[in-house]
Amino acid sequence: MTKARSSVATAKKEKVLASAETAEAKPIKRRRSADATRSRILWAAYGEFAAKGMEGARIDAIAERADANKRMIYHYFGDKEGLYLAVLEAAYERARSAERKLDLNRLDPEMAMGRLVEFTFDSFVKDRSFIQLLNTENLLGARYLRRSEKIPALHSPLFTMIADIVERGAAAGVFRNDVDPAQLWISIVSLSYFYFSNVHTLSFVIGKDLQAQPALAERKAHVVGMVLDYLRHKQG
Amino acid sequence: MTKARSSVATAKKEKVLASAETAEAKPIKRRRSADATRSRILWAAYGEFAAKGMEGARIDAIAERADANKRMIYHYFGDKEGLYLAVLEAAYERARSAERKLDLNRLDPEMAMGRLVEFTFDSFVKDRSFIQLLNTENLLGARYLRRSEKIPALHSPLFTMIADIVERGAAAGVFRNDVDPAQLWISIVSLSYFYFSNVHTLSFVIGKDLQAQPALAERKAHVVGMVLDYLRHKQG
DNA sequence: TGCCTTACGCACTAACCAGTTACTTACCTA
DNA sequence: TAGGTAAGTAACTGGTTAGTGCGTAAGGCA
Repeated sequence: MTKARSSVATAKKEKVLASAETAEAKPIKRRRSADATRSRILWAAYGEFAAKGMEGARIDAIAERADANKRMIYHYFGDKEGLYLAVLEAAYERARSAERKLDLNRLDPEMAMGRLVEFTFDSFVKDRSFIQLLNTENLLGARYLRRSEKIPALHSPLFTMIADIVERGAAAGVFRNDVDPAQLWISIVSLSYFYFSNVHTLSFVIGKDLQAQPALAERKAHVVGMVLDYLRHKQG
Repeated sequence: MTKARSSVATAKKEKVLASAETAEAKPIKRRRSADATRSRILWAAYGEFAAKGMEGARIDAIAERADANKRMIYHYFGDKEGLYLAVLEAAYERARSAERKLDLNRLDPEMAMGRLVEFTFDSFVKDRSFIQLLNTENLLGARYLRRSEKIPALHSPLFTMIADIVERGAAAGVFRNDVDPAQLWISIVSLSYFYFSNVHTLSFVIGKDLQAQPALAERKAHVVGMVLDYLRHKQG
């Protein structure tokens, strides 16, 4: 039945001659490229897992998105779980790598904290998939995160930066001196993360498109203001 | 192969005789109770959908949890989507109903806001499933929420309460007067919601069990403090 | 030029699962 | 008490999907 294509493929390769013909099917020939194929699969899977969740994601859909054969997924990643874990690791690595590029040492504490909060907000604007993937992983009780050997139980780079900025600010007398950096880190991420992770239900309940540009700018200003006001508060 | 059981069933029913024997299965008799069965299915589905997500949830698992026959699910809710929608509506209704019971009018603005923030935090402690269900629904782009006729696009009761408290506080001179109630509502929910929706990954990254009692108390105090400090801030 | 490893592809299967068919049994009312 | 209706059950089905068996061809190396 579906032998037409394979018989074409079997009929030797006159690539030099046939290169202009393109036959009926698209892929007469493909260069072999392990890294490229692996990478295409990985990012296709990132999109699929983020959009549909672990159970909702379809291996066939990933293969199609990646323009790769399904068999290759099993070749490179073993099974669905292996692929999911690789995606999770790659996503974490990418997010942390972006955080590491932040250089706030030369800014005064208030400016530095403002930049850090804005960076956090903007990173979610740029890549909404990471949030969806984290939600999926939390639904699974961080099962795969725990299983990972590539994602050590280390703090986010932001964590250290926050502790540093808060300390500098307290020393300079512009920030309060009773701040727990861990709580503050969670709060800074919260204020942006929740807005994006729940955009759809929030937009519906509030009756306004929270993904539109004016709403985004409004939210970002509010978040930065709230964090800075909290820090500037003087004790006693 | 699996014909053994069906041949037993085919072999007529000597129910009258066998009534005392209890055969091999447990439920020889059950009282008929439409509402009770419907309700058992609904809350079993609530747990299953929250724990596994829309795609991950299994109809057979829900039937088993509810101690009901699978056919009953289709009898009462039509199909999986109908069941999911009913669960979503019930969950929203329950959450809002709890919010409505809050009576903060007699408290001064600071006390009232403190209570409201604590209430929000505690409601997530009491029922973690609601958060998981909201995450699932957001992954689906609020598709079912929009489809619902029972959940109108009304604000949460908390929204009105927040606006009221902020206004009272500003009038009394204890709160700043430039607060956007919508942004504040999102922020108050954020600060608690994110902590719980991401407990597993956060606990792993921070290296501490955030579900344990001391961590919960610490977080609650931080959130209340942050909101109140923000509100107490006086304008230039 | 021949050989061997590895990237790649097709077509299949076994399991799973939402939904259904065909039936029995409890309860209410005329 | 007859009989109709709705609650309840068991066994099946058709479509879907993760995972595989087996074969082909590309490219490096001798």
